[in-house]
Amino acid sequence: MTQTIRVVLAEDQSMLRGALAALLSIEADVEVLGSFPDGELALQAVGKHRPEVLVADIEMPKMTGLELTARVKELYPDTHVLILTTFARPGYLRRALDAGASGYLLKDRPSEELADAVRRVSRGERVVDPQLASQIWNAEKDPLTDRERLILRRAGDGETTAGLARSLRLTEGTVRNYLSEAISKLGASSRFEAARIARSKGWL
Amino acid sequence: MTQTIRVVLAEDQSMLRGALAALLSIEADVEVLGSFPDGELALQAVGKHRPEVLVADIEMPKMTGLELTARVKELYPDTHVLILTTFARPGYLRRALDAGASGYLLKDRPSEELADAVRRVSRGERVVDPQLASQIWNAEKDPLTDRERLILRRAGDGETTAGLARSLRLTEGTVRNYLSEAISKLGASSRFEAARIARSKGWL
DNA sequence: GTGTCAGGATGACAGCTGTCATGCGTTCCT
DNA sequence: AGGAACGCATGACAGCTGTCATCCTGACAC
Repeated sequence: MTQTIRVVLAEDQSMLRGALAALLSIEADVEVLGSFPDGELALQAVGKHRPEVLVADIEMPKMTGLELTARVKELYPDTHVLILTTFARPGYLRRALDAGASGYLLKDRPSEELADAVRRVSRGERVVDPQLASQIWNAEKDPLTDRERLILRRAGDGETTAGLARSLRLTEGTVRNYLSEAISKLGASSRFEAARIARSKGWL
Repeated sequence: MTQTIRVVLAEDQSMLRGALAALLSIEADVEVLGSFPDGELALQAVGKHRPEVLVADIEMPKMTGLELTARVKELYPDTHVLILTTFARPGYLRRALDAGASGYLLKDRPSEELADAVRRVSRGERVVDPQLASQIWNAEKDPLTDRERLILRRAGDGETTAGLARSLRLTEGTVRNYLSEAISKLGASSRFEAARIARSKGWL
């Protein structure tokens, strides 16, 4: 029998946090030491308990899972980090791995995979969704120029053509032209759709 | 000792679905008969098992939790429905209660409350977050007509004016007019902003 | 120095968007 | 029955949106 795997959880949604703790506690070889709603509290807990594994969400208040991962690997490199997130964005995966995460698991994967992923990262293995892992290499890269990106972001937030032209000292035609370029590069059919697409790929 | 409470779960995010099932299964007086990723499958399961309680998310593919609630109360009125959602929107709560839901629990409530809420709705009690319950009374109510709501929802999803006109057998002018009405009622300045506002209040 | 290329900037133009005045049918008071 | 209120439907119109052809500039290769 191998040693018990001690786990700390960081997840901001309370119901999911409790449910994940219950899910992991069922496993005989896993012990949940504590679960926390933000990165700062989780970091303290990791410092105190030095668990084998930290399971962390990305989008959390105070300190994101990505920052948390970096701090944990810096201060307590023996703790393996498993990122558990909704977002299948290659940009997040790349940043998670760069920060030193051992695993990256999506919330729409079956719950049976969680305990297995925890066991594998605890042994020092790397656990990444194969589909996502392949995406990271042939990920499309942002086709937008700086000007296009800036204008698309602000237009997507609801700023008007006239307002943008005024604040950037351009004519309205020019602003519309950048948007037109962005729309065409992204295969969208309106500025709003273009903004949605760009955001979903992490380009804005 | 009271009888076992039999539960069916409807939740589209796989990890949460499995974790909730684990959480409820820990309770000695609760039995999870099955858990399903969309409303249609959950409806079939309710028909087959006639559980005491259905725990349902709102935003799911194929059939939303609100539609599911209405269908369940129509076909199998003995099953009590507990809505479990991220969204503290009075509009959702009102529609859930109108559809016959017995409870409305937020995903950012502690996981300990879930089993308790399940027990209470199984006894026929009504379980609603007190803060949210008070909001429902002084909440603005949806100013949109059925036609306006339908068209705004689909326009917000990116359907074009021409496409909407075709599929609804209206002229483009008429479609634009409904959108114009909706925009004005919601204080927006474009169809997209109007859709965003309406969605945030749970009116779409 | 010359050619090439990408990004920035512009205005004309066709087509789409939101607004408004208007008409029609239903429902509900009085 | 009359009429007020409401929702549904329409088309004309002004203004905004996205597209396109075009020009200018600076960076880079040869």
